[in-house]
Amino acid sequence: MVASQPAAPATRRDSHTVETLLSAAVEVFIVRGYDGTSMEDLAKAAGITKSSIYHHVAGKEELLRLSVTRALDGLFAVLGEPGAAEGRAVARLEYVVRRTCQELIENLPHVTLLLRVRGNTATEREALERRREFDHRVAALVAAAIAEGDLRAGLDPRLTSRLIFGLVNSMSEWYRPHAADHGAEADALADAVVGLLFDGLRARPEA
Amino acid sequence: MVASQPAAPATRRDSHTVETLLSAAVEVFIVRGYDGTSMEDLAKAAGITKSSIYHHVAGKEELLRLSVTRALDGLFAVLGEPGAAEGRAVARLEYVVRRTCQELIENLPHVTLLLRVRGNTATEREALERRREFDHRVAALVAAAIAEGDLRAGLDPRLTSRLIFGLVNSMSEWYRPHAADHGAEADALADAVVGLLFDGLRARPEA
DNA sequence: GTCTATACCGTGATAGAC
DNA sequence: GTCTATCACGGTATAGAC
Repeated sequence: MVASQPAAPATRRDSHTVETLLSAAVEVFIVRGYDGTSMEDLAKAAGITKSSIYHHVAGKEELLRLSVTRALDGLFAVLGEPGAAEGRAVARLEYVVRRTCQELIENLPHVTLLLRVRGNTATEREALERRREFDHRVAALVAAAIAEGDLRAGLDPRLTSRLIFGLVNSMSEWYRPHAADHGAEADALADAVVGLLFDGLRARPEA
Repeated sequence: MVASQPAAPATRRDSHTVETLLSAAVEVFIVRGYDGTSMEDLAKAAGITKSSIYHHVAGKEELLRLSVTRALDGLFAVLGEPGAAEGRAVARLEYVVRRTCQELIENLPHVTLLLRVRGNTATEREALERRREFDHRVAALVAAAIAEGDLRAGLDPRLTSRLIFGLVNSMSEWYRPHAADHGAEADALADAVVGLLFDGLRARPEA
């Protein structure tokens, strides 16, 4: 801890520039596809030359890795929140679904990219592995909620968690943020998703 | 109609070979991604050389076009079936959802490819346009079913049709055919999807 | 209908000046 | 930290023999 370094912390590359580069890259990846994006495309989007990119990151795949890691960290953080850990399983499941919707919207570019990953590189395979882990955690929640008698007895937990997140994740394919407060928008969408999943489309005679 | 041609009908290129090439290509597209697939990859998968492929099709994009057209034709055929055209709107909607699930499974490779298309070429944009048209037809069905009092009054038809097909289409991301009769498997999955969408996850006190 | 050979271009990545 | 210049490679596509 003795004074020895010049001025800037040299341990990490300039995080500001990496951040700028990353958000530009993610936008391009989403529009042109990861494979369809060239370093030239990324350079244009970031306003620097191809070569300069290599000063900040190791290459194209590192940008992908940074993005999907961010998305996954956000999703797993939801599982760690109190609402996902306490109470009846059905309430925890509803909480996770709602918060996942909000997280998808809040973090749309990174999550969109994550959901398009198919497993052709080491980075992509690790991302798929973490997605599977998330899915298993939710399947366990579904199983618990069935055991507690709050969800229909006939449901298959694994299939159900897949369908739940199939629906939730599909929002990334068409949702585009509208106004200043996309917090309120996110809440409304999450309500619609939770309502559809838990109560279904059909009008009920009672109620 | 006077005898003049040698032996083979020269008006269409050999459809058998095109068919073989197409199904090989679609498998590769799904694994490696369309952009990530080279003509070399396609040649290896089809067991011929790169150059020979150009004897059968104009290039990579024509193979994509053939595939997504097939998928879309299958989906639109469902809308033309009697079950989608007669009776209460809620029954027609349920019919379309069920048959679409079956169609997705029956025609899995082509539908999978269709669902991954993002609109970067003319072919892809035309496919997206036809998907939107399909979605609008279903949204109209949802609206009619609400008007007839069979679906919950609070639903937004456009959002609802998007969520319905988000769930249905997500099956292409994990479903892999198992046994000989994937007809029965398809029916069981379609039942699960229809049950979840129309009646929801929650156990009901009555019934 | 398939092949070999090749044209031509864009790719990811590096070297080294400033 | 950014640039210009360049590399080796793999991409789509074509020419022309068999």
